[in-house]
Amino acid sequence: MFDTATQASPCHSCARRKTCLGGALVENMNERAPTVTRCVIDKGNHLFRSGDTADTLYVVRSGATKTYVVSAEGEEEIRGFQLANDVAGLDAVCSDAHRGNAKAIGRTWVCRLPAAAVRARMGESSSFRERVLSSLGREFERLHTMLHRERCSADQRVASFLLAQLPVNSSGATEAQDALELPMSRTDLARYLDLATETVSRVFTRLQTRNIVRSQGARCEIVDRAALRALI
Amino acid sequence: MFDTATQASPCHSCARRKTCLGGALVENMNERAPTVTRCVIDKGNHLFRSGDTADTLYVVRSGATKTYVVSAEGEEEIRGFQLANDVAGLDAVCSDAHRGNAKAIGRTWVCRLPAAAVRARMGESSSFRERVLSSLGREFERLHTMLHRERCSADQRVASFLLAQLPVNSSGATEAQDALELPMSRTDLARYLDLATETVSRVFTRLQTRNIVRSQGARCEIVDRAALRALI
DNA sequence: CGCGGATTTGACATAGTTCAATTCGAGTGG
DNA sequence: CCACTCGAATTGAACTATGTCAAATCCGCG
Repeated sequence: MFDTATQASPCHSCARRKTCLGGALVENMNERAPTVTRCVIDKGNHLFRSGDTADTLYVVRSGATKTYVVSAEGEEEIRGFQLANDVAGLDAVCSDAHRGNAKAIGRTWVCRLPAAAVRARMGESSSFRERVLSSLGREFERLHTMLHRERCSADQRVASFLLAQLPVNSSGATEAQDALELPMSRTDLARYLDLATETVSRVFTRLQTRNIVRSQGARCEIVDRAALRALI
Repeated sequence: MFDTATQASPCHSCARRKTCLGGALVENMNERAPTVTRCVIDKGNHLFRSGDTADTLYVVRSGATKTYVVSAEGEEEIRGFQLANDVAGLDAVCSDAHRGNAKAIGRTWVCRLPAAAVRARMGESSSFRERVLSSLGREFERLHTMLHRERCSADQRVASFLLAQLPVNSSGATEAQDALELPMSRTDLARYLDLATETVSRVFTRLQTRNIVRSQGARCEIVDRAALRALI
């Protein structure tokens, strides 16, 4: 009783359709819904490369991706990580070609949304238009946060990053201990924060010594959230 | 024969209506065109402040503005300069409240566009929608450029900034000498590039010594564009 | 002409990089 | 189950670009 020929998109029967951009895209469009497809990207494979026609948006279902550009010196400058429910290549809504590369950090399931359908739907549904604009707004906010972060000390950059990984909690006062699974390598984290890997490493040991975090490989436990906030 | 009661907006009779966002907004909307107003902002006065309801976009006609946030230490972190034809507060399209402050650097003429009208028009006219999306795309591009710039040396940051100020010339090969009028103070430039004022000053003298630029106060002449590009 | 802020120059301090060496840890094969 | 391997992560030591502080100079404006 699901996904017949009359329902091209897996979004209609997806558990996340209420919160996902794909769900918003196909809402009230049963018959003429655009074709959303799911696929798996193996570790290290690209979703898109710089210069590719920006015809597709990728919503991460599970796993993680990174977007990056390659600098003149051949170094990867990481511009963002996309975890579950994040969108890779959101700039496809705003331009014809992708301005960077997107690569799977581990084995990653994504949903592919046609950018043209997203743009067209913005003209039809004001609620969908607001939805996309607010996603763009959050992306602006993220870039501004990055800009601010790169004007801080190494400790502050890592602290700010860790806090940004924490699930949002507006009341904030809880200070509960919290475990994080960081999907990216220290090297990638360093390339994201614009620090040397060695520096990131030193910051983590420093934070561990001061009993602010307990870090072991990908697993990172925030012991003292308040102290982390106080660093910034 | 201009600006009667039936033409609320000065855009209809504006010489720049073909290229300005305001012109695009009122196009084919003679009777029910949204109310665009012009006004002058004196040096140092704010267009909007962080937290203000994002109900207005400002197109700069003449003069210049800066957008900035105030850091925890009370320092101005400058996020962008808006010169003629640039938009200050473009994020008003994407969110309810402004995420930063905007202030006139000198006496500045601006046109105020109602953000609600811009959002609404995006639903009515696909060409206007594409126009706004491409403006948002250029803003993304600018932020990515800033992000890259802040990962460079002081010399490279200044070089990259100066090249970005140069009028775009896709053929690029001309290497013609070019004069720039920088509307912002060295201090503001330093706050934009995330450098100490002293460092910016030293970079300018260094570039002058190497006969790459001739700088005198606000006036800055690019003598050797190729050398500037080679720095990056 | 003289004032006050902006800019430039100089001397020194330091956070973070770089290079080099060591340790860790996830796979792999015996 | 343990030894082995290779890349990733950590630690250490020395270097450097840029910041900071202080002083001198410039410049626009009354």
